[in-house]
Amino acid sequence: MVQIEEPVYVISIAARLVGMHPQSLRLYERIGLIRPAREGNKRLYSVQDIERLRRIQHLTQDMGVNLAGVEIVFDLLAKMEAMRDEMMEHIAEMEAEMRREMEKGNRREGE
Amino acid sequence: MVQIEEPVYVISIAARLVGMHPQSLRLYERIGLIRPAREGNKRLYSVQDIERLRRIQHLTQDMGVNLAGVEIVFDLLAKMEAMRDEMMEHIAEMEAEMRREMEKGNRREGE
DNA sequence: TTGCTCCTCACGTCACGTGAGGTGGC
DNA sequence: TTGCTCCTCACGTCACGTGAGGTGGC
Repeated sequence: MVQIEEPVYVISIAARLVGMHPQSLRLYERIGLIRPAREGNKRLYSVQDIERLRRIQHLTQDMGVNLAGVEIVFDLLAKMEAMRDEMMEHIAEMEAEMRREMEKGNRREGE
Repeated sequence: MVQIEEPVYVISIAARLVGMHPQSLRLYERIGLIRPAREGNKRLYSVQDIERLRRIQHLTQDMGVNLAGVEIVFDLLAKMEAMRDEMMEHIAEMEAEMRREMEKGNRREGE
């Protein structure tokens, strides 16, 4: 079996990738905005972590949102996604039921 | 016809109702967070405006969100509501179609 | 006149970014 | 040793709340 390893980045590389100060990354972790993996005591940032950092950066630097706001915005976006998934599931169920109903009709027509 | 008038409040009353400084209310208007009606040059706050002020207050004072964050959060909440409405409408349509399909089946059964 | 409204300006505080300084393990 | 990591502390800047000061119309 071939293992494809996702890349991980230590703090200096992660910070350079997103154009942030390493101390900012530590600050974001301290207040719970991001939770990089650890190898011993060293932080390891995944590709998803980098993506999350970029979204933090967009909200703070481009939109002027503070860190408390970023947290709330992330929560709301997660809720929206959950809502969308739930709705989609509901719709898929209804469509399945509809198909069964129509097939029932078709069978009767064939009798 | 009886006209029921919604109450409106001048800035000092509105500020006292929500426990804010009148200058804060003017600041929120300046950056576009709230848009009270005007009578001449005077601001008139509706019940909905008061409610919006309370939501601003909750986000800023209790949650620590800054004003840029409040704006984004309001946008997201509006989007969520729109999404919910759209989905509900979609589901209602599907349910109507389902009822038609089932009635068709029932009519055939009766033949 | 009193008490409100409007406005602008200025100051204090706090959040947050970031640099310094000192530590420890590849 | 060099260059990274970790941490804490401190400082500068900016957002925002709020007070002062001066205006105008019921």
